[in-house]
Amino acid sequence: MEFEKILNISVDCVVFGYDLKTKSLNVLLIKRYLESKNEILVDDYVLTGYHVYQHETLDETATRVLKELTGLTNQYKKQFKAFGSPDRLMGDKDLVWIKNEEFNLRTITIAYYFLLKTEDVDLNKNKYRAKWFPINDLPELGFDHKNIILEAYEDLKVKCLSEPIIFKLLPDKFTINEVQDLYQSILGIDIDNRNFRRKLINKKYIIALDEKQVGISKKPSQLYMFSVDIYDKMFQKNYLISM
Amino acid sequence: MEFEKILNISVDCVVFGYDLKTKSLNVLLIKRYLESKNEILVDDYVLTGYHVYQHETLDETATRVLKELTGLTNQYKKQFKAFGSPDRLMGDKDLVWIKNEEFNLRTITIAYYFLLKTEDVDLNKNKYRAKWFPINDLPELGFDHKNIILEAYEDLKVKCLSEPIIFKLLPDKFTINEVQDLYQSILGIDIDNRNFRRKLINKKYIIALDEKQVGISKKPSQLYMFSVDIYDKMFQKNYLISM
DNA sequence: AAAATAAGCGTACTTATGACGTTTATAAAA
DNA sequence: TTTTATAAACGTCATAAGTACGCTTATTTT
Repeated sequence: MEFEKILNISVDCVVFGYDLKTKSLNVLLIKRYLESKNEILVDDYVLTGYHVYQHETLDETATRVLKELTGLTNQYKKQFKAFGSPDRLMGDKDLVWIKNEEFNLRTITIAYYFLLKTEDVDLNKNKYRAKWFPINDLPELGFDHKNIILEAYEDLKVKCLSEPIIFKLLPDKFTINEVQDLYQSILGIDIDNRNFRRKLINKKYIIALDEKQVGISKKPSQLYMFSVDIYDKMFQKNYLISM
Repeated sequence: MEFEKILNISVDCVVFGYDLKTKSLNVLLIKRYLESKNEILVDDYVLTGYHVYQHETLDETATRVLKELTGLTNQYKKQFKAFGSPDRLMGDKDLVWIKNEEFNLRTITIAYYFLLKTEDVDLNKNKYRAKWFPINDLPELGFDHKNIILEAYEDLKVKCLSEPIIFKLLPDKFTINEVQDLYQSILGIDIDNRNFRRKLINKKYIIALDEKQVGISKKPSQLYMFSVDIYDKMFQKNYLISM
């Protein structure tokens, strides 16, 4: 009983990472591939996910699934929505795929998203043939996973406006412009650098380090860090009603 | 097959209503009662909920459950979290109760909350012995429903700050002070009436009617309405980063 | 030494918020 | 009819935050 799968309940994980060089918010996807008699039956991508075990909480399932794919633990995660349409696994390719899997056709999935630093993930010798894809240039996706990703993205857009989760996607030491670029990537907007810079620098939990960027042409920029401690201490709910 | 229940997946609904007179945010609960040989085995309250049917989406289940309890359709609803701890139905009374029900011990539930006008609900001759309870004075609750309610409440607190969902809880015609009282009830804070009033009246989607309150001692107050149309038209995402 | 470029500082203007004093309309009491 | 109590409604001032720009500076490459 201990490691028995619940066949109609799964967790799927949208893993977000940010590529500093291309300034692109990316999603980590795994390959779904099936061939038979030299014919390619399925060849696309899906989210990483798995059945919930009988003895697990949903959070534990999500943590396990992330670890299985990336080796990482203790990453920021959020359960954002459950998906359970009766037809969510009913695409032609999905039906072919499910034949080979121990999968109930009527499975509901609890979707999580993770925010982590791309640099922490090593995709070499990854057994799932995992790959990063820009959120704005996703490949063909199986099941209802395109929809799940887009809903995760919407949630992220909203959440990054009111909570400092953006720093989960950046290296520990970052420049102001990197933060700005990330906001711009996520929100798809342009931000005035001078105003943004002033705003960020004035936050007490954004701490200037005694370091500058190295190995950069042009003027090297000041490095900063985000202090969770200061943030948590000074944080008081502001009940600003702005509907 | 069409109306077959999925025995390990349910939807639970936190129904919020606001009592203008007592200025209390309330939750609608149903009685859970079981006796045997003149002994009361279970006597507490639970959320309304039911299994998901094989042919239904989760949203449809929630809609069905609300209709079954209140007769109402087309109410504001939000799926806010799935609950799936292995021990969530394992209280002593829960175990007694489940014996009498067609219920899987390892059931995960997709929780929704509804916002509706208390006045729309008629509890007389309600077959579930449903009753409103102030969010701050809940009765003994079965399963993990206390926790579910509190998480719904937290979500509501956050959401009402950034979206005009508060009007779902008020009559179509309301006074400024009624809106303020509702915010105060939900958030548990005091708001300066003069500032709040100014802020609300300046919103273009808050429309002063040619009516005043009637049947009131003291100065009768101006009635207003919320215009969804204007709100939707003028609404442009404001990407105000305020972490 | 000059040019190119991204980093970074400054200033004026507008809008929003917070704190609080004052006036007004009504029903009930005198 | 007048007074009184009370909630509704309006007004003002100071401060904070946001928006829109212009300008300077440090560094590498040419």
